[in-house]
Amino acid sequence: MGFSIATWNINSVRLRLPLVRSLLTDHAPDLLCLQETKCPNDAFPTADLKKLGYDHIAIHGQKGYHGVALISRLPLEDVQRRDYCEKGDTRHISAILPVAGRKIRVHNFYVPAGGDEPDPDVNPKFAHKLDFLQEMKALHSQAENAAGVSSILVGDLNIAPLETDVWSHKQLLKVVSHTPVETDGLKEVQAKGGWVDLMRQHIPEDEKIFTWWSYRARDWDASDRGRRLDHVWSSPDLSGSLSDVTVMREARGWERPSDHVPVFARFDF
DNA sequence: ATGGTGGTCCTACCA
Repeated sequence: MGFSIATWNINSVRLRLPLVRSLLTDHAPDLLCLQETKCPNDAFPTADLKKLGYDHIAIHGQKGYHGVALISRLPLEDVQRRDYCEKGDTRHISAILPVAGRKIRVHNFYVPAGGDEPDPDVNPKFAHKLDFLQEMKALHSQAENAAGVSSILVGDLNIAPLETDVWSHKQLLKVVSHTPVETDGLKEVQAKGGWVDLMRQHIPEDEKIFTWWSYRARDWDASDRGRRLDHVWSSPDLSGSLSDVTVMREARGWERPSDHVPVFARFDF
């Protein structure tokens, strides 16, 4: 029995509904986790996605900004939407999926980008990002193990933690997403929660991985100044069943693309 | 060194 999951910052689900459709049709993950849907709940294209066989949809959206969604072929149980930092932002949703006789809670996150200035004293957006990370440290991958529930955490975490997660470690050390306070913070979230970085379990640390390329580059592909901002983590009990991780780089070259590409992970039980 | 592009939704804000 297998299970496949995809995570994708879509940067407007309504504008890019055709891309979401073709991803689901051509690659058919069991679960697609979207971030930055930028869509109020009453305007989410639920009916369109159900037509493709994704009967179980849980959304947490707001007008204009943020927004996360779970689009699933498998039932979604005990859906939770947590208000990190109590700002009313729609940045988290989770649910339990019955997978091959197991139970897996999937958390889908959109971590604040943090603005331009990496100083929490002068930039409230950066302070918010650090506060958000602090709150994430309380999330344990084995929190529901006693109830027989494993965990997966995916999403746009807006941090590239390793030197090989950016095109130039030295040039990005003072750039938000790769500053030491952020990369250390994310590693601490990972360590305290007992999370396994599945992308790095599958792809060696000396190999560069990017999931995001700025819209502002003249030629994103040629300059290749990317960052790994999107992540797939799991509780330790699932990591041995990981069979594949794929970063869909070609999606950045699609017409009217998101600046992030989908990341797929597959488990075989 | 600076500004480059793209999204939402009406004008500026966010990434």
